[in-house]
Amino acid sequence: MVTSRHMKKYIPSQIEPKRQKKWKEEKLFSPDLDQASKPFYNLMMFPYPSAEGLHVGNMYPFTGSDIFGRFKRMQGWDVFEPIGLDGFGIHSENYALEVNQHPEELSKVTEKRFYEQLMMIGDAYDWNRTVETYKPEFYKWTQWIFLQMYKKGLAYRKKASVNWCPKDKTVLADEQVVNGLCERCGSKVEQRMLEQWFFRITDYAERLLKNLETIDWSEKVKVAQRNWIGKKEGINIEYQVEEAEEKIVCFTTRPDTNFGATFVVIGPEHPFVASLQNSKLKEIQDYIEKTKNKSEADRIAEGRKKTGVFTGFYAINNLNGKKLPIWISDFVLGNVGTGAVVGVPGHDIRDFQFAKEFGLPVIRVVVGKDGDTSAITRKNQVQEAEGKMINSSFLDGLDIHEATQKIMDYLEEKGWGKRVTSYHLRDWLISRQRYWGPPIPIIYCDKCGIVPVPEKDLPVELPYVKEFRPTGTGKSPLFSVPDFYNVACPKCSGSARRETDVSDTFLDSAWYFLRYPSTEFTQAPFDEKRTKKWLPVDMYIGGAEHSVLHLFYSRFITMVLKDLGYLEFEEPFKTFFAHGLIIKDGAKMSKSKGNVINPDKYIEEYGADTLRVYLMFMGPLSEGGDFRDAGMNGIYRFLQRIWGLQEKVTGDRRQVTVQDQRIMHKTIKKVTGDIEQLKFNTAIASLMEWLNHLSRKEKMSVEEYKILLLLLAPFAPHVTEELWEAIGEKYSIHKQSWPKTDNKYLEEKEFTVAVQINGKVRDVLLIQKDTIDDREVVEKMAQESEKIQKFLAGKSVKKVVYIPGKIISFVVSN
RNA sequence: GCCCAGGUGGUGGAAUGGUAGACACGCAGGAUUUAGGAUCCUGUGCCGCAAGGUAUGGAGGUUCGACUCCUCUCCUGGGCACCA
Repeated sequence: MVTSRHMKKYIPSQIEPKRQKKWKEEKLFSPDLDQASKPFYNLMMFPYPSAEGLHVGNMYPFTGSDIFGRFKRMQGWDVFEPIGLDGFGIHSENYALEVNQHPEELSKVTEKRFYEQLMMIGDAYDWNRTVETYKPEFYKWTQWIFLQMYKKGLAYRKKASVNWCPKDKTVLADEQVVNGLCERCGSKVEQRMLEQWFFRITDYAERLLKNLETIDWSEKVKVAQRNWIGKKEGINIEYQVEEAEEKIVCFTTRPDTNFGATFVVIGPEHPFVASLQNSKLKEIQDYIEKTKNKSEADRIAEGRKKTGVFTGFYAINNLNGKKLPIWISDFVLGNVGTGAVVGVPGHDIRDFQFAKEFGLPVIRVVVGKDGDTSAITRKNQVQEAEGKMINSSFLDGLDIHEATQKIMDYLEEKGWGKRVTSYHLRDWLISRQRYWGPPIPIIYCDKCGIVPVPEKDLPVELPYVKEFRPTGTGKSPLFSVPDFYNVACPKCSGSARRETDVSDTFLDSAWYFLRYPSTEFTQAPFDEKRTKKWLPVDMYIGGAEHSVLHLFYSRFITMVLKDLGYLEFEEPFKTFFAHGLIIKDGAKMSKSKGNVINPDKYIEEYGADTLRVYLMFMGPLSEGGDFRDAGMNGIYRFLQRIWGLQEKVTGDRRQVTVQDQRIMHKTIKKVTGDIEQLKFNTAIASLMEWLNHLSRKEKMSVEEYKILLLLLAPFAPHVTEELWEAIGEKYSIHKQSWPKTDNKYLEEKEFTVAVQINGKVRDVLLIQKDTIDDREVVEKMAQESEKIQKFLAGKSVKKVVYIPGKIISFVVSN
């Protein structure tokens, strides 16, 4: 009899390590990747192991992802839940610099530490197949991907003005520059002219944009990606320069306002500037000189006060023959559009400010909702987004959107303009002048030029270099390692030089999920069969901060691999769920802010189960929250009460009433639904409610206790396993089927119906199921209630609304 | 400036347009214990002895009924940005 066994005290430290060890030894969470019949790839973004270990902020999403995976497993899926470390790259290297250790040695320490901690929190990882991006068996294939990109013509070298972080001493991709600052260290990013490797991600702009409609991702992330791609439909309009050969081409999305154009502005980089020869030359040169000393960030940061200089030339507006003075101003950027803007001060704030600054005329060509047709003299009169055309010849009276199409047709017909689509997205700058990354597999030969390293020679191993510090010269530390860079040309065998830059960390993480199911294969980055079975990823959980970094790059690389015939899908993550952040004292946890919470001490004090449930009970996984340990005791108490419930368990089935059944099945339904939506907080709350109900009973059935344990198992895997065994059930609870709801128990026999008078609840009626649809009876019952009579006295009932089983509402007046 | 999320007790947070504040923390009172930062019970939005009133950032609106839908507005967090 289950009631007679000796009951120990609940001491997590005596349960958890023991259970973790057993799970790992038995490979309980390592599915047979070839035989699995219902594969489910449950993935969590792998961590940067750069800090001293996992903090509570990291642990939060890992736990959430694990709960989901455990739930799916119990629902009968063959869940594959792998883990690895994104340990190559600048973050790990910076940490190594900080603690003054070599990154390679450090990686061994952090690897051990991270995996130990991930074990301690009880996540159900497949420990047989971890991926570490800094191991040659992994980065061999990162280099292989680079080679595929090169072969496809998607990797190219170009000298360009690039983002340079003076502190990290390397170039950065546009995606890694946030408000003009380095994403990693916060230093002000400078512009440098350097020859660098790029990936032609812009070729995929349209597909990256369009596919967003087909994937189940949060709208927030999709919007961020859409904005980053920044597609714009517009037209390039040609303006002949008066008394000169040149034409100036201006890109605009608002050709409808072109009758209101009063000037043209070109950026200091514009080719027309170089050709200028006239009396204004000195003034122009002075201005150009001044802007040259400013970085792009400075030009933006310096505020909105417009500066500029008149060239002395005029452009002709073909539409009306008007002469538009050509100005030079640094608010026009060389790399945006055509580097030249047609100024319509009536309908663009920036143009208006420029016109005000230099006394240029303003013409109104759009009337907005306010109906104001007067001359535009104030900023708030500038009508940008909507309205109808005036003072615009054949466009008059049209809505601006209609007018835009009409004038585009007209301009194209006349040969004065050409429709174009522009994107904000720029090519992915992939090379880094750092040490700790995969060397770019390229060789430069004087005779043969750029020669890719033959695939059979991969990996190009990163040599152990004592002096791994970034140099700041624009060259990687590998540039001073002749043993590394002196090689024979693979083509002509003559002497040649290796590329000494390494690739961006984000290239590692752009494909790691393809590697997990295929870690034992040495002949290919990912096995065809395995990939077909397991990919794309079914559920991906991670931070929204990677919206335009990792998530974007992964989509790009996947598309390219599909085009090359290596994959059969082009979107890597079917579902992406962005978790919230656990913050501390209002700030994201980070070592530099000194607000990192280490989970170890809580695990020691309360156990991993308590910490897991506590974190999940804080709120929905999508929201995160401010970490306080105030309520931790309450969760510990909750688990302890579950432990103590063993005493009440009896084999006597008569202990279960219909009411008990109803509560149980309601709980199963609620918990199941909530986990599906990753609303773990309310799932836990309903388990607590059920526990409160069970605690009030003298005795409970084994059946009830079993289901309680099963529902709790994903959240508190250790204690439930222990209790499952204690009541004599078959090991392991984590391999059991998820409880099912029986609808016949969900039917209510009685309903509480609230009685409202003028919208205010005045009484509550208990109505039996068989009378619930009888409106007259319910109304009569309500009228008979003393409380209600009090409120109805002396008033007349105007209307009665009855919603069966919910509410009866009287509308009364005096 | 534009685009997203949000704003509910002392706290974390619950609520298919239908009894606002589930669940938990905290707090108060009680029981039990040699003792407890243990356990159990009761209470707990605010005002009020009560009846009742009042309450989901603010102002309107739709509705028998609004945390929920609509309009305006304020605040917080995030993304984009002299992008033409």
